[in-house]
Amino acid sequence: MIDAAVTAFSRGDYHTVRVEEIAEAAGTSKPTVYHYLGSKEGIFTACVRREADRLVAAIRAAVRDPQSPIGADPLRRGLHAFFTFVTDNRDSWTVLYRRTSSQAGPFAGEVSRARDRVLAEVVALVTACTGADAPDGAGCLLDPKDAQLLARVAVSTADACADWLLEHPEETPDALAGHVSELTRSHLRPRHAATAH
Amino acid sequence: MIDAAVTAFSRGDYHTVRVEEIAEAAGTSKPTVYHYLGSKEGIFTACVRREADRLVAAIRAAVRDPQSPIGADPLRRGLHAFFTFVTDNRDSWTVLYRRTSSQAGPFAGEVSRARDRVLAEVVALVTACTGADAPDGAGCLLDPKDAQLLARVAVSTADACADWLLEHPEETPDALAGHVSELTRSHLRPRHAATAH
Amino acid sequence: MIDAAVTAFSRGDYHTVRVEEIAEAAGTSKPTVYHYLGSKEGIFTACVRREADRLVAAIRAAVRDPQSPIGADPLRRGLHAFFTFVTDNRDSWTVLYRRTSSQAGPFAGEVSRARDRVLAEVVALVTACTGADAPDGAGCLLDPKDAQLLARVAVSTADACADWLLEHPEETPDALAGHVSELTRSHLRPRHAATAH
Amino acid sequence: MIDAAVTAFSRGDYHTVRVEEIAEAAGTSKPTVYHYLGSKEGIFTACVRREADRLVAAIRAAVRDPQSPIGADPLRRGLHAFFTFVTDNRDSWTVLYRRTSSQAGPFAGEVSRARDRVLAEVVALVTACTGADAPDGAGCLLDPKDAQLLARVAVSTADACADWLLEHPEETPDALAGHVSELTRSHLRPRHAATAH
DNA sequence: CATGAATGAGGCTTCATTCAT
DNA sequence: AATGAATGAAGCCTCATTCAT
Repeated sequence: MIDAAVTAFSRGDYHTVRVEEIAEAAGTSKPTVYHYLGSKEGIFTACVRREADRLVAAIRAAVRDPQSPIGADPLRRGLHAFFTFVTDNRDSWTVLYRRTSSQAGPFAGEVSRARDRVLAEVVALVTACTGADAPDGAGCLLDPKDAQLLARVAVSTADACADWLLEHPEETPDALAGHVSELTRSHLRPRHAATAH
Repeated sequence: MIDAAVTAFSRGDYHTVRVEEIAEAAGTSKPTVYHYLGSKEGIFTACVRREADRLVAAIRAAVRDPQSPIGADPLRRGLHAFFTFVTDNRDSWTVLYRRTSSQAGPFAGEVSRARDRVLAEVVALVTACTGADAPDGAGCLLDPKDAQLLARVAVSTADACADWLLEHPEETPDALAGHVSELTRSHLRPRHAATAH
Repeated sequence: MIDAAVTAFSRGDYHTVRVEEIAEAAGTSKPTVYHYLGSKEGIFTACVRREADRLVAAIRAAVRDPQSPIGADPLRRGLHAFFTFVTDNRDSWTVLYRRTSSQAGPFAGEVSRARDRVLAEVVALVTACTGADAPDGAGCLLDPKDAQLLARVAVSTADACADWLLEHPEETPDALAGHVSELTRSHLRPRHAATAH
Repeated sequence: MIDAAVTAFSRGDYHTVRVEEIAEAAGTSKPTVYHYLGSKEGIFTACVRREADRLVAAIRAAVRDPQSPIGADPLRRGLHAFFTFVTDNRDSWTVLYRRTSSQAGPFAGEVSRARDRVLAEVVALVTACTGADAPDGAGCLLDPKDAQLLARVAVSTADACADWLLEHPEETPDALAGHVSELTRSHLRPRHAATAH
C-alpha cells in the first residue's frame, strides 16, 4: 500500500495526488487507507519514513560489505549503492528529495528528519574516508562542520548526477560512482587552500 | 505584485498559496490580480520567468565586470554573484529551484526553460574558464557533454552551499564563492582520471 | 433528484439556477449531485434526456392503445397524450422546449437530439394518419419533407395551445386535442392548393 | 449601440453575453454603455422594446399598403411582412421570442408586453379577415377569445415556419406566407366542428 | 475489517458595476 | 461625455474525511 502511495506521490505535488488514486492503485478503498494510515499527511509521512529507511539501509549494507564486487573503497561502494538505489527506485528518491522542501509546510519536520538520517550516513562515510585508517591514508582530519558541508555537497552532487543518469542512459551507475567518488575525495584537499584564502 | 507572489510562493506549495493571499500582500484584490496575470498558473509562471531573468542578469553582469572588487577570476565573480543573489533573494531561489520539479506538472515546461537559461549561463561560465585563454591557463578543452554535467554539479553544489549559508550566518558569500570556485576548478582535471579509472 | 433539477430549471434560466438549489430541493448536498451527474451541464443534459424519454413514451403508449377512452383516432389519442403530459408535467415541457434554443450554446446538440426524438414521434403519427389505412381513408400521401414541416407546425401549435390551456383552466386537454387534431387534419389537403397557388 | 446588443443577445443566453462584448461590438466602452442604458437589464429591455416596435411597424405598414405587390389579401401581406422581417432580421426574432420565456425571470413583464403588442397586431389582422368586409366574404364572426387562440396559433406556426425557412433556403418567404395564410384561413371554419364535437 | 455513499469546507474564477481621470 | 482600472459578490467544482452497513 505504501508502494502505491510512493508511486503516486512521485507523480505530482502532494496536493495533486488524491487519496482515492492511492486507494485504487493499492487495490483497496479510501476508508481502508484511512484505517491504516490515519490521514493524507499520515500517508505521506509513512512514505518518507520508509523510503529513508530503505535508502539508509542500502548505503549502510554496501559500505559494510568488504566483499563487494565494487571494490575496496567504502566511499565508492556507498556512492554506488546510492546511485543504484536512485536508479532502481526513482520514485523513492523523488518523494524523499524532490516533493517537499524541508523548510516549510506540514512535513518540514518529518522530511527534515528523514533527510538528516541520510545525511548522517553520508557524513559517517565521508568522515571514515578521512580518518587515520582511510584507505588512501589521507589521514587529514575534518572538523565536524566541514564534514557536514562536504556531505551535503556530496549528496547534492549525487542528486544532480542521478538526474543526469536518467537523461543519459548510456552512463552507468558504476561510472558515476567513480566520478563522484573522485570529486568528493578531491574536495578533501583544496578545502584548506580555499578557506585559507 | 509579482514581488508579493514570489514571496507567497516561497512560503509553501503551489496549492497551499491562495490567490487571495497574493492579492492582499500586493495591496490589491483578487480580480485585479487576475486581470494582470490571467490565472493562478499565470501568476506562478510570471514569477518563475522574472526571477530567472534577474538571476541570469545578476550573474552575467558580474562576470562581465572586470573591475569588480571580487577579483579577476570570472568564475569566482559569477559564483559570488550567485551566492549574493541567493542570499539577498532567498524567495527567488526557492521559487525557482525548490517549488516544482521541472519534470512534471503544468509548469514543467516553463520551469524547465527558466532553469535551462540559468544553466546555460553557468555552462558558458565554466566553458570560458577552460578555454585557451583561461585565467589559470588550464587550457584543457571540455567537450560539451562534460561541460553540461559539470555545470549541473556546480549549480547543485552552489544550491547546497546556499542552504548552508542560511544556516551558518558566520560564513560569507565571499568565502563560499572561493570555495566552490576551487572545487569546480579542481573538477576540471580529475574527471579524466575518474573516467579512465 | 432529476425531478428536483427539472423543477429548478423550469423556474429560470440555466444560469439563474444554482446547483445548490437543486441539491437542497433534492434533499441532498452539492457534492452528491456532482457525484451522480458530473457537472451542471450534466444535470441539465440528464433532465432534457429524461423528459424527452417520458414525453415520447407517453405519446407512443397512447397511440398504441386502441382501447383508449379517447377514441379510435390515433392522431387525437397522441395529441391528447401530449396535452395531458404538458398539463401534468408543465416543468418537463418548459425544460424541454423553452429553456434553450436548440441552435446554440453548450446544449445545442443534446437539446436538438431530444427534440428530434419527439418530432420523429409526431412525424410518424402524422404520416400514419395519411397512409392508405388512415382512419378517415384520406389516403393522400405526404412526401417526407411535407411531413416534417407539418409535424413541426403541429408541435408548435400544440405548444401554443398548451400555454393557452394554462391560462384558461376552463378548457380541457380533451377539447384542445380535438381541436388541434382537426386543424392538423385540415392541413393535409390545403397544402396542395397553397403550393399550387 | 442597440444593434450591437441585439446581435450579441441573439448569440447566446442573457447570462452568456458579457456587457464588455456589447461595448466592444458597439465600438465603445463599458461605462459608456452604462451611461446610456443604465444596467444590463436595461440593455436587454431596450433591445426587446425596439425590436418589438420594428416588427409591429413592419407588419402594420404591409397590412395598410393595398398597392403591395404581394397581393390584395391583408392577411397574406402581413404574414409576408412577418416572414421577411424574420428572415432579414434573424437576430431580432431570436431576441424577441427565443431568448427568454415570458413567464419568469426579471424580464417577464417587459418581454410579455412586447409579445403582446405583436400578438395584438396579429389578432387585429385575423379579426379583420373574418369581419363582414373580409376579402373572401367569410363573414363568420370570431369571438375575441377564439381570435386570441387563433392568433397565437398563427404566430406559433409562423415561428416554426421561420425556422424551417432557415434550414431550407430553397423555400421563399412568399411561398410560406401563402401556405400559412391558407392554413390560418382554413382554421376559421373547422373550429366550429371541433368545439361542437 | 472493508466499503459505498455522502458532505463540509474551501479554492479558482468571472462579471456587473463603479470611480477617478 | 468617455474610459482605464479596480472590486464585491457569487457560482462551480473538488477533495479529505466520515458514517452506516
